Amino acid sequence: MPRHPARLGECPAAVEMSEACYAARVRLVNRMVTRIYEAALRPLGLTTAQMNILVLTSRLGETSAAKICGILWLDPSTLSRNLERLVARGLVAQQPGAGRRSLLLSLTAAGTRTLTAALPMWRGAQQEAEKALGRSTALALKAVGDRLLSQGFAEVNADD
Amino acid sequence: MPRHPARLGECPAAVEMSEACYAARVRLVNRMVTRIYEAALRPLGLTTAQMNILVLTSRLGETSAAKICGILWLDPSTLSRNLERLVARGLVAQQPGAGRRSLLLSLTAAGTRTLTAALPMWRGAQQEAEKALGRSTALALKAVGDRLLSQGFAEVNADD
DNA sequence: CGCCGTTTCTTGTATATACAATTGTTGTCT
DNA sequence: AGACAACAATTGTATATACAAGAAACGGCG
Repeated sequence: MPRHPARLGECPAAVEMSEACYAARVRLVNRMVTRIYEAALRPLGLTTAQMNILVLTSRLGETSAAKICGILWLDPSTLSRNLERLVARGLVAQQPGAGRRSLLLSLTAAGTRTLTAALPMWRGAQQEAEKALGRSTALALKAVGDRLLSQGFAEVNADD
Repeated sequence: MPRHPARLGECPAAVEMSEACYAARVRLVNRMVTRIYEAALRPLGLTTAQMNILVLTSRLGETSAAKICGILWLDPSTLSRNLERLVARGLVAQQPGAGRRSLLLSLTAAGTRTLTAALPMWRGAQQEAEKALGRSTALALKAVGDRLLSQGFAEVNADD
């Protein structure tokens, strides 16, 4: 698509879209990168999305679903279902918090063990992804992600 | 996550992962960007994935599912189901090709009309995404995507 | 005290995605 | 021609994702 001459009679909208669309590109990169991590983590029966949730749960200590959603830009309904699986496997504990309105989430010992076991696989995937992206673009990508993550963090911690 | 001090007793794997993981970041950016386009296209009943397929179908002229998969790094089963919807809506035509092994795909007149109608919405989303990403990171992202797209193109056209 | 808006989470529904396995087609080799 | 490898597409199953709508609980405020 990048810089391909238009065929005769081709839809002009398609030409413009194909040459510039950010969505197409992010989604493409996402599929490519996600596949690397999924393949690396498969032996553990862990998916990339699940790993990310475990990691954040560890980083935040006792936390709530809403905070994780705020930081990861995840819809609450999505997280709800992902947590369901992690709780069922005993990797995350869900305890009724102060008020029963929000449940407190925390990484269990088994969750910690799983993350620790995942580390070498993750490192391999990380290297492979960096190679596929090229180091400089990988860093650019990391920078965008970091900015959005910080933004989520700030919003979530606004009222503590 | 970026550069947050480790809590006491926190899982060290989580600290390392949270500070560097490309997958977490690409996926986050993907969710953020995709939402912008989905919201913009919703009035047309078109999703981002569907738009991308229509665009590529137009660019390629008569083509096959395998080629689209090769270029977009899409699993054939995924494309199969997405095409199902587009064919049902009459936006893409599926004709038996030379041999019946591969079906020929092409954009219908209705497909062209839909893409044309989508153009202004797409432009709005494009602008919004660029603003959210920042111009320089948006360009970096575009560069990664373009490289992967070209790679897919080369593979698909290797044997013509 | 009781009503109401807000927040938090869950359910219903639909799409996107991929892996594994299957079906059908083509081409080749003997 | 018949067997078989290679390829194309579909189907079965599972997860990820989001929007819309609902349920539950909290926090005021009159």
